[in-house]
Amino acid sequence: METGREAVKEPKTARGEATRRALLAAAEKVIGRQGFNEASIGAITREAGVAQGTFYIYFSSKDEVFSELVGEMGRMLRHAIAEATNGISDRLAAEREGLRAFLTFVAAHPELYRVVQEAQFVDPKAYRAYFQTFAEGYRKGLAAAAESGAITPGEADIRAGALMGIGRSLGERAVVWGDTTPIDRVVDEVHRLLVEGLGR
Amino acid sequence: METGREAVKEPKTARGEATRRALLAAAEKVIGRQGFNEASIGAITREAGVAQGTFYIYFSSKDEVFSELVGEMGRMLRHAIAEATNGISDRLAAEREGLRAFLTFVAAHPELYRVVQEAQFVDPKAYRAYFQTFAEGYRKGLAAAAESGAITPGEADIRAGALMGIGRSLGERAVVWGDTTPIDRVVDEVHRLLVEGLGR
Amino acid sequence: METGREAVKEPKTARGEATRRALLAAAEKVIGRQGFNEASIGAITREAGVAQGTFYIYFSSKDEVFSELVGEMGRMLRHAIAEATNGISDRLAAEREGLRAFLTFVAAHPELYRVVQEAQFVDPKAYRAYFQTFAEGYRKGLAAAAESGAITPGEADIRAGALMGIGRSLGERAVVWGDTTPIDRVVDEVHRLLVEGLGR
Amino acid sequence: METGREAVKEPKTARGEATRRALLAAAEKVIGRQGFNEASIGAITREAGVAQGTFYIYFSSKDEVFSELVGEMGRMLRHAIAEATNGISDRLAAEREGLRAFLTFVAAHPELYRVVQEAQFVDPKAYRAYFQTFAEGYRKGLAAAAESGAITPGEADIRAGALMGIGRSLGERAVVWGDTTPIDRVVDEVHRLLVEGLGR
DNA sequence: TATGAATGAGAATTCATTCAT
DNA sequence: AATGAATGAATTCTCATTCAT
Repeated sequence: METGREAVKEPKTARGEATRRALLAAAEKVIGRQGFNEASIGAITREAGVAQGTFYIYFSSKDEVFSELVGEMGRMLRHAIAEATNGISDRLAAEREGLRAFLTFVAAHPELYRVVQEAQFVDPKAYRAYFQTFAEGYRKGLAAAAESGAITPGEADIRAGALMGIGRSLGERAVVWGDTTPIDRVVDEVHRLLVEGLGR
Repeated sequence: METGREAVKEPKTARGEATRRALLAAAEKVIGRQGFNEASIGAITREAGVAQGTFYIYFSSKDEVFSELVGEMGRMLRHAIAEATNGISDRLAAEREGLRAFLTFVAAHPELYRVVQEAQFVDPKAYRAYFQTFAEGYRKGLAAAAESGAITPGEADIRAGALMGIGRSLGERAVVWGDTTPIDRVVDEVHRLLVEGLGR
Repeated sequence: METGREAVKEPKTARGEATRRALLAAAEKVIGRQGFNEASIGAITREAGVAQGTFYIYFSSKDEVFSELVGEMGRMLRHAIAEATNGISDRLAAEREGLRAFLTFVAAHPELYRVVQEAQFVDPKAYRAYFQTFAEGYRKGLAAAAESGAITPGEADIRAGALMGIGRSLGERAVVWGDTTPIDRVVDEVHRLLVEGLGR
Repeated sequence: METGREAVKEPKTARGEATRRALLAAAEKVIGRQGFNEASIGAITREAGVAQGTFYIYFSSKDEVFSELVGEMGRMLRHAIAEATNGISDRLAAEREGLRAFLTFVAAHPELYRVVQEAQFVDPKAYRAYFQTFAEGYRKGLAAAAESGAITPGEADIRAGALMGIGRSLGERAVVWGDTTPIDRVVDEVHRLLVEGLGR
């Protein structure tokens, strides 16, 4: 996809700024609803209430809005999780609160979530960036925790992959399959699994 | 996508049978490599060595091959896992061997794996079928195990979601990110996590 | 369209003869129902219960069956009308009976009728042949009648055109628009018009 | 054909207006010449001097231009006839002038005429609308005339069908068969037929 | 005679992108 | 900054026709 670097076109006036934001919001909604390939620029500009040509004043291609959306989702999500886990020294408790924040966030932004999932296929580069930023954060936290004896020793990167998978899968249950189990119950169950495992 | 029901066109001769198989194999390869949207019918028939029109003798649309591919993947995968876990009465050991079989399978069929992942966006109906068949199997196994005291009690469907997420995420690491950690090491680490958790 | 002359392929066995007839009947039905362009060879052979390739054993092209159908319709229709008017010496009575025969025929063979109408666009040559054969017959009859004083004098070819138009239009009312006025009433009304006109 | 209702796309500038008109004119010419099925969108846009895609800015499908053409023809024709018969109180004279106007119009717009004829097969709905509007007008006029004693009593709808058939058939003679009999002669002959009939 | 698989040229339609106003 | 008309490449799908068996 080439997350090209032809400088995102920055608006210079307040009006331009507003138009750009409207376009981004419209893209999130439309792409989240119909998927990247089915979402046409026409549908996005219609949703935003501007003419087709206007789109290209602010984004140099369809791919570009998409990348931007993925990036934004990453930033917002990291922010939400950081906020939620900030100052929690108990690693497993932090893990629990991180999961809660994650599920809460995706429930609030289902479109954005869908967009990111699709990025895997549409813009692997953006997806990789998104994903690895998270994975690395996890890995470090787990490695440090193991080091300090807060959790049992083990391979941090595999564990990180496993934990992220749990989050993603449970997010999907809610957003894609429409599962309505209360977040807290889900979080508690997973927490128990992480703390004690399933064994007798 | 509408998994339409205009009856899959069954070949009536050995030659036709062979062509159909060639087409299916070509579709798997091409779609797995380029993704559904980038994969054109032309590319598929070229790969299969037949004319474009031939495609429509055996499949009524691009969507249809896709569905069929997803269904096939599901069947093969279920078969592989069943084979691997057959006769293992220890639930956690079965879990471990199931994961091993899963990862081994996706490593051997990366294209098929990619296809299924994309199904989420291209053919939600087929994906749902694929996914829920698995989820239900997991859920039952876990519920029975909890019932019998083989594992600790807990909500089986949440646990099922979590376990599937672990598998998927680790499969992705291997297939998509090119991670080369030996499967056995991955499996062992996850097994430990499942048995004892991370807590001290 | 080229009403080509590459020798209609004549069947040599009774079985072949039967197949050919089945194909012709199927073509009449299918083309009459869907129109020439929408009617595919596949639909015709399916209706006839034979394989696609079989079609080309008896007809060298899609156009050819069509021409043949038009020719057949012409022959049958002429026959029906001749039969009905045979031996009627009163020209206007003959006209009346001819119209009755025509309307009766098209009511009985709506598909064939539709086929002929479409021939205008699909196979102008065949249509011209069909049409002019009729027009010429009409013209002659009317000219002779005027000559002999059976009807008022006037331009026979224009009158022929007018009379054919009346027939066609009323046929259309019945076949295309589904009008159910009894044929006899229609015929009587037209007869009165032809005999006395509308004037006071 | 489904005279779909996705709102004809109205141009918003003079340039767009001009393009739309050019497209419509080109469609009339090309479809009139080659018939609906042989006329490709490519041929129409080539004739209009625009790119293929431009067509779909103004019409949502090939069918749609066709419908529009048929509707236009109807309006123009009704206008011409109304103009010609306006203020003529003698019904049979009005009939005569209406026929003259009709034949004059079709001689001047042979393509449009051909288009309407084909509508029967391509867009039955549009054709029905076109046809019934005319038939109804005729019927009413004839019924009123019979009522008032201006013409002999008789079934107005059958007569309407007959008169329309006469017009159509004679129009066809001119446009399709290239007959060159002067319109006035044709009109006079038909008028005589209508007034006095053919009987002695 | 019959079959049905295979062909490949076309056709309609979509849509990201450009550009003159 | 905004508009909306125009472009044209690309893509899916259809179907008459051919041919090996």
